[in-house]
Amino acid sequence: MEKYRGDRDGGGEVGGRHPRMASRWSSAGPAEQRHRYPDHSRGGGEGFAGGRHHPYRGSQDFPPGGRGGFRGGPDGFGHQMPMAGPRRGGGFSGRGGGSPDNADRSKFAKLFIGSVPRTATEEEIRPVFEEHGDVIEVALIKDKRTGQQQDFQRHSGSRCRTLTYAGCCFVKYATSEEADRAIKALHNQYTLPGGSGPIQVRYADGERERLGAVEHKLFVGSLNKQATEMEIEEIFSPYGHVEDIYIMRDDRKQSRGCGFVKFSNREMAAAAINGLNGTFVMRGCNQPLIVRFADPKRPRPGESRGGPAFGGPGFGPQLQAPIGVRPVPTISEPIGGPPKFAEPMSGGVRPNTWHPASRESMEPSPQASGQGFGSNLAAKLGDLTTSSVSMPIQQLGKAQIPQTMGFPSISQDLPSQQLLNLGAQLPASQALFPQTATANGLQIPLNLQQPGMAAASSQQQMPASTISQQQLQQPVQQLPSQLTQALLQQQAQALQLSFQSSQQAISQLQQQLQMIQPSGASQQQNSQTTKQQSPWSAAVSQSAPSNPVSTPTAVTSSNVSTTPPPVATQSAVPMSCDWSEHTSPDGYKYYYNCVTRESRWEKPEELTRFEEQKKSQQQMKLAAQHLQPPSQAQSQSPIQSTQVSQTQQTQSQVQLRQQASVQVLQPLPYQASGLASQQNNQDFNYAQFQAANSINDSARVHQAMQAGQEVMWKNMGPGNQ
DNA sequence: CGACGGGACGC
DNA sequence: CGACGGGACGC
Repeated sequence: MEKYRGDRDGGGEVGGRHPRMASRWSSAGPAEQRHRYPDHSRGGGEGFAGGRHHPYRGSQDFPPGGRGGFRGGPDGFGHQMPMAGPRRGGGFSGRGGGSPDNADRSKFAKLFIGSVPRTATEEEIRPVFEEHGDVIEVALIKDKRTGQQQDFQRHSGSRCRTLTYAGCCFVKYATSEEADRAIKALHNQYTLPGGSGPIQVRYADGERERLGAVEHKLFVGSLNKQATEMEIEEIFSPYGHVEDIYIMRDDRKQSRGCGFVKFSNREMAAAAINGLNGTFVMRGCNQPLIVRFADPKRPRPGESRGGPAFGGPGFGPQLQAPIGVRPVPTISEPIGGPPKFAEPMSGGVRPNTWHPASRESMEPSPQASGQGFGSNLAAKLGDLTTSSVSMPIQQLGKAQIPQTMGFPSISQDLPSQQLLNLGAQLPASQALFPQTATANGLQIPLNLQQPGMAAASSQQQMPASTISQQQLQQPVQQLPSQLTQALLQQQAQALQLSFQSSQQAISQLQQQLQMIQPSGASQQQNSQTTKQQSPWSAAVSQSAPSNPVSTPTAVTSSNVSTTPPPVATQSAVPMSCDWSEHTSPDGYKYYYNCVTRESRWEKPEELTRFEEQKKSQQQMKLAAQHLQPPSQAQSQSPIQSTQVSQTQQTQSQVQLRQQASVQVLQPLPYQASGLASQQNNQDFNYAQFQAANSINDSARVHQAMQAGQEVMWKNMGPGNQ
């Protein structure tokens, strides 16, 4: 939180780029048939990998494992883990490039440097790049033709055009954030001694793809085997721009129930883990999604340079055991791949090839953290709802987007028929959020409020309605930029009203606020709060009321006091856990904290508790499902929910809250569809909504959100390249 | 405008 | 409980 070196290179970047919208659904063909998304948006997101205000890290943080003949990357997973065990090979030291590779497969980011005079030495080059981050390695390459070290060779060409032939080299940074900084600071801006012009600094071939795979890709398990790419995207896109979805299928094209989701940056991916892992139950499933950072792809023979994060012939047991060695699990079969890949080998000791490395950054860049426009709402609701209601819930998360801010240029980039109603509410201009949000903001928030109010009056669980009312008035008097902020606050409040740990969602909304605000104009409580603590850590499993991070929009104590006692019990159950379980290349479990990026071998107590709680919730949920049959809910009459309402008092608290949540939230997607004229009978509206809404509205809203995100990224990207 | 060194798993 | 396709940064 303290030292952000980046001299404010951050928010400002006005990339005059045109938001090239994706409209990935516009291309013909059912989603099922497309295993690949047409929109790859190359160069769109990948360069923006995460925060740019990355605290400098001394070389002492250098991930272990990269020395002395280690092959396994310290961090093949894109995680950096605590140094577990003595450093070996001592050899990381000075001599710059010293570290014997293995880094090729990590999240280290390799840059290509062009216009390097052939006379340049590492001593000249390295310091330049160390100004911008941890330089893991500098590699001067040989002249291809002569095979000579690129040195003073004048290369007796017929015409000796100076002696400074343009050469090149590679510089490897510990993280892509640093690499991004270097690009920004040096590309075409620095001339090495003897150089005839400024150097070119860009990612080495294949690095972007490689890093993307390492950093932004999630493994998703417990998918409904019927699920389509589109369904999956709908679940994940509230957390950020989904670049790619891949469902793993058998040879008969049947889903294996797992797959991969690629975001355009790590923060989004982390947010999705936070919001979905262990909590979101897909329609038709009785088990929550598993969401983790993907293990690096299994290498294919011959792949080496730009290849996957680890693998290849490189993960033999070579490292000493980490400190917390635990007994070798009785693993006898390869895990997830060919023998060479997984076998633990030496029987008594944990394979050391790979091990957690030290955390790389205590704190993700707060700035880069606000991308989850949709908030975690979907996840939250999904957690408390049976599959029968998960659909509207998901839509809710998405429905927030257009309410939050009017996204520019949606109408021009999205299929017109998909914009129907939504489009009508959105300005077609190219203006950016703060401005456009104003126009919408004046209307939307009022609508937003009503459902909550109605629910509050009719349900016993809406004690904080008054506060909501008050604050909803404010925006009207505020400046445009503040208005946007206020809208977000309202959303946060709506969430708080209806939901136990809407904390997470609230903090995300706050992040959005911060991001939207011009850096100078952030005098609001929100930005301050957010600065003090990592937004992501705000999402850490905490019991709701006492967390200071959420206070700006949190209900007041008086409101809390009116909260029915049963709720308190519920709010003690965190909706997410920052820790998640992973498998090392050796096949051993380890645990990774997506907030602190810390990793451990031992299962954190926090996660254990979380899982236990989840488990019990799950049981309650299942019990509740008997009363509220899954599927077909969309076409059923409102009676269903009425029934539940009648019986809920005798049911578990989960169910109780579940019902309440649904009631509050139902109207939202409805309104997002532009049909918000009849909101008296919520149940009725809900039925209507469900009958008429179906997937189209969902997709519509969805795309609006994506469009907005797209714009956001364009505007905040590091602008490299 | 230049594009990959060094060392090297182990059935 | 399921672990990786397809196409290819941007000067």
